[in-house]
Amino acid sequence: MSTAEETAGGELQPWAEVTPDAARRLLVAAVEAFAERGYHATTTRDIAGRAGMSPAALYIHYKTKEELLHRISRIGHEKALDILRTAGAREGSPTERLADAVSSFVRWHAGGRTTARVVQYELDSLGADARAEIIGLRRQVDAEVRAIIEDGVASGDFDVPDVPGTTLAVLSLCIDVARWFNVDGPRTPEMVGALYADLVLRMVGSHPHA
Amino acid sequence: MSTAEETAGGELQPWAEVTPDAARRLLVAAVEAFAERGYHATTTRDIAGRAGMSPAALYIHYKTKEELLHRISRIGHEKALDILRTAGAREGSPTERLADAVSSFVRWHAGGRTTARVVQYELDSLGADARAEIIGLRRQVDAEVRAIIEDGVASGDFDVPDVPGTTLAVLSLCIDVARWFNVDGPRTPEMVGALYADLVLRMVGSHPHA
DNA sequence: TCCGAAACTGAGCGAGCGCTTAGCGCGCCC
DNA sequence: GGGCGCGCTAAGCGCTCGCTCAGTTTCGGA
Repeated sequence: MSTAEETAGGELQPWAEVTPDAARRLLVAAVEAFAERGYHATTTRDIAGRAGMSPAALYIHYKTKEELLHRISRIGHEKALDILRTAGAREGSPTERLADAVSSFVRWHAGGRTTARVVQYELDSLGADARAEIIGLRRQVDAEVRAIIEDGVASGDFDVPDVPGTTLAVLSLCIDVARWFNVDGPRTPEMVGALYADLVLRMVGSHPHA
Repeated sequence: MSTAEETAGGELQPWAEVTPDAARRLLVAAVEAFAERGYHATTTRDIAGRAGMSPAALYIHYKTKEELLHRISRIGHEKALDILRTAGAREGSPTERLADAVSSFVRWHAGGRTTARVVQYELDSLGADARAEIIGLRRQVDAEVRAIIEDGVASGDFDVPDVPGTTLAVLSLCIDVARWFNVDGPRTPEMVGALYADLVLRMVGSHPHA
């Protein structure tokens, strides 16, 4: 866990690694703007304005607007991958590990909906090279979840006819939380995480023999 | 079912209701462009060019670029709602009706991925009035799925602790197909529909007493 | 045969875009 | 305390955007 600061919106700030301060403020402003309006509908003037700077200041810290998106996307994917790796590597049965992975992955998508939206839905706005790099990270995300499901099938805890398809569905379900989750809605990230962990265990036919 | 024509991309054409011919060609071109690049990154020159017309021709048939998106979104949502209503109203057990609803809804999202992408992911690009109208249609979509699940719970066929949450998750799972489905990938829309129907029946704990 | 409405084009307007450049102010080190 | 460089701003360049409009083509009906 990083040192948890909060924005006015109440979201966690995993951007402590971005320095100097002005570069981080610009990046946080860009995350908010991209999440609200989308990458293409966001102007560099808007980003700079949110960060309390002039439009030209952006180009001291970032070569282009796309570089901002690339940085956000890479850091976000690394964080998501880190969450899944932590859950996948812990002690416990496949059932416990899968429930942990899903609930923490969902909590990240719901609680950090602003970031998650940009990370999950603006992939196509990246150029070819940057997109290829991010797709590599996504493959690692997929592999992490598939490994847990395969463990469960091997141990007999899970009943899954189509492992790749079910892996895809589980990830898809979690990722789409970023699209519909509403901070002002009736559900907390923790509630959604618990609900989704239960639903996913049903999907894999979990019946732990303990 | 509409009279099924196909584009070069192999997708069904549910746009027969759009007349005259030039207006339909522009709308189909807009669907393709919006799906590829997103609404904000698509130019009116690109849409007109794909339809084989000059940029000015667009404004004879549509007042603004946004009106194009609005028309696409409304027609698409009505089609999606129609699919779910048909499945929900048919004869059969809740299990059969839910499986039918999910598999046909998923087939629509996978087979008509181009349209579904625009319909599901460009809602925020609409103005306030148009968005409110579309949100109304989405509520009807949600109600349709929830009704089937509630039937299953009432009859004892399903075991669902959180009906609204599970409804949300089922719809979310289906909708996200439009994001990841790849026409050149290993799965046909029919395969995904069958896989997802099975996964959803597991999610609701289906155990039909027949 | 001619007319008028409808469909469409070529040219271009005002606005806003991403990004650049010249120069200013201020903290830091000698 | 003086100079230097980093971080920043004001101004604006070249371009493309959504959209408009005057004019051309097309074609059914009188």
